[in-house]
Amino acid sequence: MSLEIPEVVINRLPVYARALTELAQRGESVVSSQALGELLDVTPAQIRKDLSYFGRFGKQGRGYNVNGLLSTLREILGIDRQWRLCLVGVGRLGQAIAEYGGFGPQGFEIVAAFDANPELIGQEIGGSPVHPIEDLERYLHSHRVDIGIVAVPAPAAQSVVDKLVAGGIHAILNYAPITAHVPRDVVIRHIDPVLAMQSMTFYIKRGEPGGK
Amino acid sequence: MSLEIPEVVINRLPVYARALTELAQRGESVVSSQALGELLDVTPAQIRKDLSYFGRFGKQGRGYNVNGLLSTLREILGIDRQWRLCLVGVGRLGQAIAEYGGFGPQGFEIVAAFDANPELIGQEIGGSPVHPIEDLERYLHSHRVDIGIVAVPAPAAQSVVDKLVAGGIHAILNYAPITAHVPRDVVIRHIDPVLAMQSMTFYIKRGEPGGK
DNA sequence: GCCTGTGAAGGATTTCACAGCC
DNA sequence: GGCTGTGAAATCCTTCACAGGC
Repeated sequence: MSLEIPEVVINRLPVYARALTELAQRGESVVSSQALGELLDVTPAQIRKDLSYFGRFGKQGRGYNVNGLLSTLREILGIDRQWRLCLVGVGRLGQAIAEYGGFGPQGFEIVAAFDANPELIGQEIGGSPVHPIEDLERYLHSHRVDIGIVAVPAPAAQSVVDKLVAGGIHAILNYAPITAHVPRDVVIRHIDPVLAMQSMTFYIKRGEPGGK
Repeated sequence: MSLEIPEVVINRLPVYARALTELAQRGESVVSSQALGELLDVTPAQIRKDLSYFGRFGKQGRGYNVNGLLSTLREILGIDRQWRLCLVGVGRLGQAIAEYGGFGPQGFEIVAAFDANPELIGQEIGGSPVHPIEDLERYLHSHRVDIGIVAVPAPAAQSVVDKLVAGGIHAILNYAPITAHVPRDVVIRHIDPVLAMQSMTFYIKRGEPGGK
């Protein structure tokens, strides 16, 4: 009944969880797929179908219990626990990531940072010490780290990804502007504002010469 | 023949363009869909099909001319020109965005910044002056701005989006952790590393209790 | 009466496979 | 022989529509 849940579905669950968190804070105790859908610009049927991959969480005639569904989703996603991250690359981008306050409250803690620049070694960045990149693989073998963040320049990125994989990491958040290759048992997500903008320009370009 | 190109296709084109830029720099002059596909972890058929929405750019038996295809894609996407951005929110995140060096070389220039904090008004951030948020809509009506970047805290984000839309903006890059609502003729893209991590944890969680 | 859960239908996207050309 | 462009097939994903429970 459950084997092979589409990845698109998994990607939507955190969005549902975020909205439920908001509703819970507002003190709402019940929400229908209709109401949640309006909040998120998603059809009610899609929400119900997505949830149905995991079980039956609603009550006919009422909707879903906000807190109940929220903790179920948190458990399904695994965001009900603490996750340990390491950050590779402590240049401008890496520093911004280390100092970004949004990870901690969601259970994502940066426990170590790495860089190739000798001048940065030993410094504290966002509360964690910067180690030389040469120590990365050894560190990963002797400490628990769940997710790697790649924030190095493009030319170095694939080799950093390879080191993370060699160190046993199975999840990578990549900020470098490359398509990195990973084995099939490693998940990778790319954060790239430039690509996002480059796809938007296609749509706004119309405005100019002829079209709509 | 061309009306209604799937959005997934549009989202892949910038990735192709990035790879072609890389190939061009390496001095490659021709590339097959096979070779490009290996570089990008995409099937050759998908690349050919995607490109076929726009025309016939390849040569049988040879492949695609790297520079030719690159400039075609740049033109299709509209990334062959300069785009003017405004940044709303100049807190830590906003400052990191303003100082991020990756936009300029790709033709995206931040021309103005806005914030609600009076202490920041008048300062220069990443080379552009910070204006009071109250001036946003007026500014948009009197200056050309193509894309708005939202980097304010979640509770303020929807109202900023509304102001951008009211000011005539048709493309928004949103860094705030909310699902923002926009009219159908406005494109919006979300950058949210937390959501990206929260979908990865689903897959690595398996490792722990029982399954693979 | 309202709303879920879900088969079945419909639509969208990807992949196949091959004719045609270099 | 190698590779594109593309209909057709296959797969994947979304939406419909309704039985069933509250």
